Amino acid sequence: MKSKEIAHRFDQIADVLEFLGENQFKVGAYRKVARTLSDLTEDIEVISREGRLREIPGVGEGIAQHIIEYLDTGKISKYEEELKRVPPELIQLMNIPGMGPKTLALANKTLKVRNLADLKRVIEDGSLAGLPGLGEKKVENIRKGIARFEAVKERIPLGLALPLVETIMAGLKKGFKITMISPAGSLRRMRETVGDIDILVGSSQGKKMVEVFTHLPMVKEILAAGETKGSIISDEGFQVDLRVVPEKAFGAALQYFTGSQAHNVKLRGIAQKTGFKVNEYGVFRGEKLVAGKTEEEVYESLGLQYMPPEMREDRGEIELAREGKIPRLVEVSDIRGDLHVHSRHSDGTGEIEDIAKKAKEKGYQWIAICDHSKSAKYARGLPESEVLKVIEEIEELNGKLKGIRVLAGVEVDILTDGSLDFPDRLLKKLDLVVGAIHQGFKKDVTRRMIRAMENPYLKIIAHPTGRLISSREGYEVDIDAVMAKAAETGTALEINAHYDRLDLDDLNVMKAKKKGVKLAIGTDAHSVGMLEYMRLGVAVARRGWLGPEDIINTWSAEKIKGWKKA
DNA sequence: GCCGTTTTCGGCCCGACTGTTTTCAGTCG
Ligand SMILES: Nc1nc2c(ncn2[C@H]2C[C@H](O)[C@@H](COP(=O)(O)OP(=O)(O)OP(=O)(O)O)O2)c(=O)[nH]1
Ligand SMILES: [Mg+2]
Ligand SMILES: [Mg+2]
Ligand SMILES: [Zn+2]
Repeated sequence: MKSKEIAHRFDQIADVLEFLGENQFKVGAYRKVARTLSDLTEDIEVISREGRLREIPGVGEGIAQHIIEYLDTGKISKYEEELKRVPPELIQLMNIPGMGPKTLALANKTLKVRNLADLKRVIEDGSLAGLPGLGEKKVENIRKGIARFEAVKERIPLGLALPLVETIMAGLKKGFKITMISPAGSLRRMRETVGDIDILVGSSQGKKMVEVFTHLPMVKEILAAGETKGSIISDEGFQVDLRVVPEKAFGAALQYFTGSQAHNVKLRGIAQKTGFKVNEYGVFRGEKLVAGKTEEEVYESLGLQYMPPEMREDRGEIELAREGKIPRLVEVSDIRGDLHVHSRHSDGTGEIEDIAKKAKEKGYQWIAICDHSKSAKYARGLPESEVLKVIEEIEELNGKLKGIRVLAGVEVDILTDGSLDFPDRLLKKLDLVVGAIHQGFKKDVTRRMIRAMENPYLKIIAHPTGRLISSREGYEVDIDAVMAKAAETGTALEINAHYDRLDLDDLNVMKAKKKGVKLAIGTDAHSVGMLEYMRLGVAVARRGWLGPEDIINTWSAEKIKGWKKA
């Protein structure tokens, strides 16, 4: 994870250079390489050792040297002086909406603004408004920006943003007749969290559309309201951006507004080199419009294969599209069952029968009930005798229910010594054994997981990193070693689909696939309604470029019961 | 600072909104 550290360092350098008025493209070069490094699925130290740093896009002579130096000493000497001279309290003021590098540099130079308190002072005493290029309104805008900056709003988990966007789109449709509308941005790309909610509308009535938008009941603050776009802050504190373009440009605009930014920049760069211009209104050759109605058209006009939004992160997808090698990604309709569901027998709320009926309704062929094991006291884990009763209940249900097969499983605790919470003689009676760490997050996690995977009955490791998006870093675990053992033993690693877990995440999924590890999506549902999180798990899989063959949820019930047997 | 199916030098995505501007800079998406 050294690459994340280096990425952070380069981002800091970019900020400082920008503040100091350095060349924009140099600043951009540092930002670009920072993003690439944080998306890396290979160990940067290995890449460096093997002399392959320059193969990373955006890494040239200078940056390669910086990386080598950082890996060696933890410093980048060339910028030590600048980083000291421009302290973080000053740089962080650029995160205030409306406050960019130019304004900050000016305030710093002429008014000696060095931190937030200084900035507030020059706002109050009127001196900021007196600066060239500034005025009452701009300063008022910055004042509001500070309020939002201090509210430190977190990014919204995707699972919560998806229902929100539906509500907002319904509100827009109620206020105005709309035929073309779509979520866009990181939400459409199904990133695990979203910074704001982006919505695109195709309409010739941009101004009116924006009007309707900025007058929705949820609007707390209007950030901008123009002819083609509007931006608001909702009563719950999140930002919503609306973009409106003519219907005939909907495809080009959807491509633009879906991003990612890095994907767009790369796409437009390629277009430019081949004599085209791409913007949100279309693909142009000179003055001539050559594409724009659909996204497919946009990509194809540039000689690129269409790709799903989940892939558009500039992680090599454009190169694949050029070669026509975009893979067929797994889809919700490929999923035959859910591999991790709790019932009321442990800490869930649903009856197994109701869960099974819902699973059938969702078009599944089977569903695995995996309640907690005896040591998981906080989660009402079951003693052995109770597990036997659940197995019987499931047998009976399977005799009764048509069109759905319930698998008797367990989510067995991996104990602090790496042994499992149930003996093999019980595990062998079950259709599916999922192992998970619920205690001792810093205690020898890697070795415990490895020992657990050596048990032939254990088929899946649940939430392998243990991170919680809202609140927790995760286990102290060498995930590469876990993946290696998973590949060796044929154990699957879970994509836990709960919106606050999504664990493994997209990059780890990508890495796991490269190492030959199978993935297993489990919703970890604790109620019937939570079975719907499957959509999020599939999204993570798609963002990890997985096909149906990489996911064991596409297997038959018989195969799920039978693999990795002793 | 990086990079090369037009270049080893001269480019680097492209546009909307706002405010202070008299023609555009700054910020953001
Ligand atoms: N061409 C181009 N498109 C951009 C740029 N910045 C943003 N976009 C497009 C792509 C983004 O996905 C889309 C929405 O912008 P956002 O700032 O909301 O980013 P995004 O939704 O991707 O991530 P987020 O989760 O909101 O931080 O607008 C840019 O600098 N150039
Ligand atoms: Mg966004
Ligand atoms: Mg946005
Ligand atoms: Zn669970």
